Amino acid sequence: MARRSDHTRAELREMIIGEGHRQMEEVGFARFSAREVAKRIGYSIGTLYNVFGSYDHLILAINGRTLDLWLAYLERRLADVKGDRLHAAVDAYFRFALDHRHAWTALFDFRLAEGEAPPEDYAVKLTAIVDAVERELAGELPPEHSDKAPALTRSLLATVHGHCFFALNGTFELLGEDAPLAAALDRVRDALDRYRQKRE
Amino acid sequence: MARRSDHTRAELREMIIGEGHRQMEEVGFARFSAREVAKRIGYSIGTLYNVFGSYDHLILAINGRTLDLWLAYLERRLADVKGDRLHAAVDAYFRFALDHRHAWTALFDFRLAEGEAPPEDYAVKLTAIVDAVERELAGELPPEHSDKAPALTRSLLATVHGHCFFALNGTFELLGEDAPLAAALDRVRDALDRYRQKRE
DNA sequence: TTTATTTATTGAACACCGATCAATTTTGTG
DNA sequence: CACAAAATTGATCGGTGTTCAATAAATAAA
Repeated sequence: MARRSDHTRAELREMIIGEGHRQMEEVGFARFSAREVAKRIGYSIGTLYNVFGSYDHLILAINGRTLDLWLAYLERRLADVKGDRLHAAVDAYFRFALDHRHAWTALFDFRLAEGEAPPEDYAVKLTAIVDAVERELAGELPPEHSDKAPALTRSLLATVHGHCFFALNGTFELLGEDAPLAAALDRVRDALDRYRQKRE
Repeated sequence: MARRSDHTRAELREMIIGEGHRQMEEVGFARFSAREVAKRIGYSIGTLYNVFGSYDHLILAINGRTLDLWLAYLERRLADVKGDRLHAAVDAYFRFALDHRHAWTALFDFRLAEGEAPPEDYAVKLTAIVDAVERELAGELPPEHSDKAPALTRSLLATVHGHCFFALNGTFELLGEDAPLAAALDRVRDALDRYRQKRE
């Protein structure tokens, strides 16, 4: 039986999120089980509820961890890119999703109760990712159009997301699309052309 | 107790799908229950399994119904549009999703077991929607580029999907995007510009 | 140290879920 | 009517999220 001196509250939280995230990566959102997480870290199911309050908050914490990893991955990939930065950014989006498909998919499988807003820290993590992409995009935009960066970032994130989602869920395979990343990158370039000198 | 002469097998299937779809619209994928469907149509849970074989096949049948309704809606909306057909198409995509958010979301919440392909008739329904969009898009493409229509259709469906998904799941609200439809339409136009005479 | 109080942890109990399948009922047939 | 075939049932199983009185452990007070 776990004694409370074995772990501080913060350590326990970390254990649960860590094992929860591992579980999520392994079995995916549909087969995820809070009981199983409790069993694996040697605590009872009741303790998980004491720490997180509800199943939904546990999932949010695990998804938050995924966002942390995603941001770290994006920044790492963008830090040491030599050539085409836009390609690198889209490629990083796709590659993270492919390498962590269950955890990545869980970000969008989970939905809050109608009308409820995500916790503050979750929103912060998501905004951090969007900001990283916006910085990247701003570099591709002529100075006179830099005010378009925020809206364009949101729109292009949605664009890339759509392609990535269809690539992972089988829709593209069903429709015979075999180069989703290239297609997404084309759409990003098309959008940027709107604000750049025309193709010659 | 329901007697089999009361309904043919096909009628029973129809009852289950109809009530199942109604349930899906009301409570969404996460709270959907096959038992509840059985109860509401006055049959036992066992009968549902005899008819559909598994929970997954029931969901596929219900999602197939959603695809039917979606296609019908798209065609109806495109049939009597006077002005901007592109706007009408994107608007129809968004509006159906908004008007049937639970059923529409369920299309993407459900995932087949790893490596399994969707049933033939489900693939056919999906292809029918894609084809309808492709016909629309082909009309916007210069004849010399009509060979690009299939790939461009897949890519723009993903693009619009991404925007619609973020609009429904709260991501856009979180990021301060208040005109997702307009953004999606911009991206569609940007992509078409690649194959048209440049803006003046 | 011993006692009292606060905090952490437990796990049985509850109400559900998808899934199974032997038993039953209903239907069709000879 | 009797019999075979088909349809329907629902108790049963193993699992889920959730609750919360009871217990154990840690801390504070005496």
